Amino acid sequence: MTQGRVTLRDVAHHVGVHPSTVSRALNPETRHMVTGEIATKVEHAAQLRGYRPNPMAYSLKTNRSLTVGVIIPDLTNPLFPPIIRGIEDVLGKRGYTAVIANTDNDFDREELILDRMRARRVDGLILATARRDDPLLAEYRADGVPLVLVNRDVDDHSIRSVINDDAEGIRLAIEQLTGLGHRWSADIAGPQALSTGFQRHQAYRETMAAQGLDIDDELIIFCDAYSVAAGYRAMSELLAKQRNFTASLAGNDLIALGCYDALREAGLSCPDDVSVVGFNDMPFIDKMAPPLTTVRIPHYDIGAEAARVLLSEMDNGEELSDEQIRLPCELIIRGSTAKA
Amino acid sequence: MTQGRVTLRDVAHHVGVHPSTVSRALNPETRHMVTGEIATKVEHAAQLRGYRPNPMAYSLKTNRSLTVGVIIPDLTNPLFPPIIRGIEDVLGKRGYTAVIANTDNDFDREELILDRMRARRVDGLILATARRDDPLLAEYRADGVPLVLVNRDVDDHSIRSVINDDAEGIRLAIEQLTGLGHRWSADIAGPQALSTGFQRHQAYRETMAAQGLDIDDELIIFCDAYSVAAGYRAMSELLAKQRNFTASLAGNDLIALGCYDALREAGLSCPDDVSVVGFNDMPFIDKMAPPLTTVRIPHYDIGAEAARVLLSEMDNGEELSDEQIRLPCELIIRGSTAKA
DNA sequence: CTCTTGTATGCAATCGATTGCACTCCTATA
DNA sequence: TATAGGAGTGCAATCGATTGCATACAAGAG
Repeated sequence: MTQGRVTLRDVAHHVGVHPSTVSRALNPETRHMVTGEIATKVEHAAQLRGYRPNPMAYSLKTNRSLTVGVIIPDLTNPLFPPIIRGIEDVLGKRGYTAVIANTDNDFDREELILDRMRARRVDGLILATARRDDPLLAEYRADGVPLVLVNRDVDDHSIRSVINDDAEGIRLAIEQLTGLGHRWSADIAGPQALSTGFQRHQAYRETMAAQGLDIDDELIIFCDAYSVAAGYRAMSELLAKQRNFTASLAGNDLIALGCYDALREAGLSCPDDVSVVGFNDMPFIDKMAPPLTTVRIPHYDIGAEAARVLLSEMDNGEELSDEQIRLPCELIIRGSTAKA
Repeated sequence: MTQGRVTLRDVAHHVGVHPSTVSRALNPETRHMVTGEIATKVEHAAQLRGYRPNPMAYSLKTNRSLTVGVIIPDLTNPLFPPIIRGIEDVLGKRGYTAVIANTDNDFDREELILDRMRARRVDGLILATARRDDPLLAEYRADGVPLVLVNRDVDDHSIRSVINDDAEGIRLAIEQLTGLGHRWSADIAGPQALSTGFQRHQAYRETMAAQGLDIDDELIIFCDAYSVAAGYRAMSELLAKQRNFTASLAGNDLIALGCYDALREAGLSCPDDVSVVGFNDMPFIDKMAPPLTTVRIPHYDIGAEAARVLLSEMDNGEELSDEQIRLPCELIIRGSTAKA
């Protein structure tokens, strides 16, 4: 049926005009250059014969691939699919296609992927892998491809980003804990090389101080990754210290799950012995044992907003504003927190 | 640095040969047509100047986009990310890029997406959305684009597919249940319009019979979707019947989670009152309350294998064999099943 | 020493769109 | 009634690769 590809020439031939006229008639931007009558004729013919513009020809000529690269650490981390959905929905409406790639938190792999994205001539990039001081950043900018960070930021704010209000989230979490009577809350913090890990930990310090609570540095453990395994190791380490604490803030939900494991292994109950608060409210975390109290971030919206920012940057030809968009969080109280 | 795009011409000019020679030297397939000395010279120059072939020009000329469409119901269903990882890894090694799209189980949306994939001129398609008798199938085949089904199959086996051995999985599950003394096992089956739902349900009937167990048709409920909500509704309906049963097979893990909810709401305990077995062993399902006993399928391998099949089909120019590849399952016993 | 055969390279057409420029009418304006 | 100006359309170059064909030269066979 649609076997023999229909080209502009074909349509032009059937209408009896020149291909360039067809091109103009079909492009909303240039449609005004063409007589209304002819324009509609062309449109009909195109419709009838099932004309579809060849994206490669278009891209070759215009040097726009209508493609955006989305680089994330790991697709199997449930945090990212909703973000990607948001990105894809917004980009898709504007005719862009998202190409997704995983770095697995691997430096070399990230470089390889960046290389591929360049080869693919993506029109823009959305990065969820930024480190606070990212050595790859220069490379990312080298081609002058519009770039937006999502979820994680860089310290110098030199790139537009869409992130959560981490500090606010932590504040809400700690306020709830202190409200429940917890005086000694541990911080099982995420990687400090990432803005999320760093910001949340800073917020922990600030909020504890603001609440007039002492900080026991022994109650602070840094995870080397956002993973269940890292959370497990961290909580095990903390427990081995035999320190007094009745609650703990986890760097994110995966770390919180690791804490669950370590607590269970130690014969301790969450929330009876130790309350745990997570971060992200990832899908299905409400079905865990116990359901995790956590800070909800607007996954989908973060993605959608990042896509919008990127689109505007692509439209306005590299508006170098280093704007940072910070979306609000919300504390979702579930079964992993209880009275001290 | 890499600002001014380097083209074949540039490289050719710098080496002092014709662009076509450069093209041949750089393409492994045609490298033998070029003198070794010149070939290495060209390669050096290409390397030095950072030449990257323009994929659009390549695609335009060869009519190959080096792109594969992957159509899934929903990226946020944790079942799919690992499958996609498998697909991407295999395709990526061969220079193909996967473009992922969600249908949200929506017919119109699927048609729209198919349309976009066509417009994008994908070289192949991997479908995880097939219905047993799929009305969109004809359309999918219309362009003669190589097509592989993953996870779900069509009844007439007219398309190559990579699926799990659902029947075997169910057999393992029921054998375990009967081993625990369960005589009355309900089947909270998945959508019968999908091969997975249908096959698993058939296997339920067959295995029960093979085990010499009676089937109470009142214990069979069909879900209209693979979702927590559908599972919840189904189990609620079943409980309302006040029938005798001590175990239940869920169409997949999401349905099983819905069963959890309904049981809890009814004041029943899993596994004390009712054992539940799921299907898929999706990520984190081992951390639910209780940890779900389920049939593990090789997510990653299914994806990887589907990609391999697709590649071979794309290489051999549409080998119309309707081969079906069935990967083995494994029963993972956890806390949601107990003695009757 | 000629003729065939083969190998390495250049030439130019091509893929399917976009777009600056030139050309033709037609209509207001002086 | 010239004429400038504008609107609508066609022409042809172009994007950056691939590839069939022509050509040039070398080597081996008779």
